[in-house]
Amino acid sequence: MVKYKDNEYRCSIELTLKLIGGKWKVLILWYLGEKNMRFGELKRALPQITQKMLTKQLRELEEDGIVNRFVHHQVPPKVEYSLSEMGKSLLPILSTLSEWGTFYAEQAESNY
Amino acid sequence: MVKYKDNEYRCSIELTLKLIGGKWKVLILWYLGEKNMRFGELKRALPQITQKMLTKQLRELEEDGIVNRFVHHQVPPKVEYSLSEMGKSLLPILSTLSEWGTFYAEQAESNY
DNA sequence: CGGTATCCAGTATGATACTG
DNA sequence: CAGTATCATACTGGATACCG
Repeated sequence: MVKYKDNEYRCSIELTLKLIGGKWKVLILWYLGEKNMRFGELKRALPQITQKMLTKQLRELEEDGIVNRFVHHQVPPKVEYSLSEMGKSLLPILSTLSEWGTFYAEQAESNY
Repeated sequence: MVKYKDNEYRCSIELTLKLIGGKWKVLILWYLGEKNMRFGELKRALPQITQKMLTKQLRELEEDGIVNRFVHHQVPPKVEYSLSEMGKSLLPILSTLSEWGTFYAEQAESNY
């Protein structure tokens, strides 16, 4: 049993999935793993995402301590996002999940 | 880009999360990783789950080739669930996700 | 025992318009 | 540029009752 922010998870895997399970989160983390990016840059990298969702997912990741948000106080505004140390520690896991998914998709295909 | 069952995933991580992301799936896989279990056994192991959800999650896992379902044709009915080879290949990944979640929860706690 | 069928609530996601 | 606000929709999960 794991507690985090008023929620109780029956195992810590569920906590992990909650943290990275948003529809766009792994993509955002993947991009930020390569380099720090501005809001508009991420928006262009994810053409299908709406502004609302990009904002929401980034806020949640920030709130959970996985990404850092740095506001340059200037006009026009400039906001830069980067992975925190905790976020960086996720990258090998994302690789593993990616490899398994690729393997799975190949197997599934060969069964048709 | 990965295709699976009429859905397109922008990366294979999303496919992986889709397959194991159901509310009860990791718990089910965790139990089945220890031993094969009958429907009622799983139901008792997961006291909070409803019959509908247990059935639904098991059907999806079966449909995705992650668990096997074996019906003993007898009265009363007996249905046994087990991990497929594909399901077994998930276990190390679940361990990794669990370890990261535990680590995360400890860190988060110490930041209060 | 191991399910189905119905109905429903809550959350997650999306479209669109507006703003400091 | 980097957001908010509002409204609409889709999806997930749950309560309950019934069935071979």
